[in-house]
Amino acid sequence: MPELPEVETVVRSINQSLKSNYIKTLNIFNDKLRWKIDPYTKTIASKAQINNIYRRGKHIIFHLDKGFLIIHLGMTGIIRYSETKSYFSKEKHDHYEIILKDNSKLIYNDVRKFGSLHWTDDIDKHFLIENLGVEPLSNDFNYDYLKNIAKKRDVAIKNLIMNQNIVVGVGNIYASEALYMSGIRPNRKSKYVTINDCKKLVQSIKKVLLKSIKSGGTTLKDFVSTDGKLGYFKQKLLIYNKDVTRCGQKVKVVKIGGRSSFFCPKCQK
DNA sequence: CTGAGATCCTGTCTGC
DNA sequence: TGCAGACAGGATCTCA
Repeated sequence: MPELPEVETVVRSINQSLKSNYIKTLNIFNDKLRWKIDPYTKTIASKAQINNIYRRGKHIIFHLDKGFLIIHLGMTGIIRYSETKSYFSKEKHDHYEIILKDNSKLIYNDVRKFGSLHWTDDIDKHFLIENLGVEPLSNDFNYDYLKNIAKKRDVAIKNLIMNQNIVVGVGNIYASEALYMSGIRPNRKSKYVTINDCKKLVQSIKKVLLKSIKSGGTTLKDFVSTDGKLGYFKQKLLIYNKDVTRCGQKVKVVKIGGRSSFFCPKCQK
């Protein structure tokens, strides 16, 4: 479900309320997520203070006074947050909850259980974090960087920009959108993407991510913000899950790397 | 090392 | 209405 804008939306909303707060307890209802939750996570997280909550790629990171919690939402992870402990009743697929000292409460719900929860004292060395690529909204992500990697690889450009070890945060929706905005077919081999196209692509990725963040992310099916609000970037999607493009073309769908990829046969070469 | 395909899990939708 | 099969905002693992 969640790509960078959705994760950013979640982080911004919970950081406001949870920064400097103390965790009273972490209750794990079901530890069988993408990786089994280490029981030590509960021990160490309980009574910890939250310094800050930030995002790295698609990971939500709680910087505690002792180490870090790393939350990944997988495909269907949803965080609900309530100021009053009793506000939410337990629902199907709730897997853990964090109760704060002020009795506010954060619940993690995940139908498909592709998400994860980890604790580490060294965030930079954690296996989920250490090999991540550059942040797409930083200056490290530029056409030079992209071109240098693209020319050496023998993969579709869409797979390249979805590779989290190259650039983080871009998933199936925003990859399709950015390639459409750049006039590049998703299945073009990355080594045949020109410098000029790399420039356009980098700009498009930054643009689409920023615009989506402003709209609170994209809700197709599962994504809701922590307060239950839907993201409304869906209305602004140009190609993903569309039948017809702005120029009146019938949208083509192909599978690339097992994922549905949408493109305009006329505008994208 | 690279790249392709299977895999984890549950729910929903489509077509027969 | 039932049921099989395909598919879903991800990413790791296995194998060639």
